[in-house]
Amino acid sequence: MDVPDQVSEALTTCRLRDVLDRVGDKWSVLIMALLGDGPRRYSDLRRSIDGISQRMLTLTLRSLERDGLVIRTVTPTTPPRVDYELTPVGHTLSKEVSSLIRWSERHREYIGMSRRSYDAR
Amino acid sequence: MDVPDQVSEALTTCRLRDVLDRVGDKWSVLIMALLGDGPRRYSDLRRSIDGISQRMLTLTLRSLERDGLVIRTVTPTTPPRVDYELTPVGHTLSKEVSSLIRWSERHREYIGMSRRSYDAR
DNA sequence: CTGCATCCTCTTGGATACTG
DNA sequence: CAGTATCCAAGAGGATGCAG
Repeated sequence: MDVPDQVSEALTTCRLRDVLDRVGDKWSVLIMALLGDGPRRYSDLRRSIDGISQRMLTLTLRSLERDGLVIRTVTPTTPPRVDYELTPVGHTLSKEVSSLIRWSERHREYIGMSRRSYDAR
Repeated sequence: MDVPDQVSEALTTCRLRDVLDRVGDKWSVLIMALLGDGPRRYSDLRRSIDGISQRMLTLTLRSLERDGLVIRTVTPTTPPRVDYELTPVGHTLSKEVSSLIRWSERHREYIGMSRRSYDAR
């Protein structure tokens, strides 16, 4: 059994739904991975994540902060500077996410082939 | 460094986007976890996953099949019987997903508290 | 620089009805 | 039983403009 009974039951009753939504979020995964290397500034994150809008970056960071995964530090200089870093719990999630990303890297080729062969039918 | 340079670069150029979308998908995660325990019938999955619509179950399974993560087996009896099971690669992803679900279990409490305390402000 | 507010579009996904 | 097809509502998310 890969999944314990307790978890299976949790799946069916959707108690995990809200947490999995966090993990499954498009941008959260990328942000968690990047912050795994250390603190980053807002503008730094924005440049590092290709295709993210300012709105989504802010919303995602707020949501990560709300979940206790990220800490937001404001330095009131002019112009202001804001740094984001993982909390200890955030780091443990970042580890999981990194593992998932490595899986993606390892199997990207396979998935691409599967898709092409499926679509060929 | 939790994330290798290669992956960081992949993140910024979004080459991983399509694979992460798969992983991040709401229903895919649950289905992968359930199938980790062994093959399941369509109706079985439907009953096991609370809140999923017939439409989404079918769409998600098709998409998993397309990615080479799930195998669909039709037994042409009356009524027809369709079984779904993980491919070898699907099993490796299921392991990752199970790990993520266990993380969720471990930190559900913490996240709940963080949210309540954040919202209290 | 770091954001918030608004508008507006497009996708996601639920409900329902119908088929082999 | 295991889908497919259609319709439709809700929400995600981009673009833009403004503010501290």
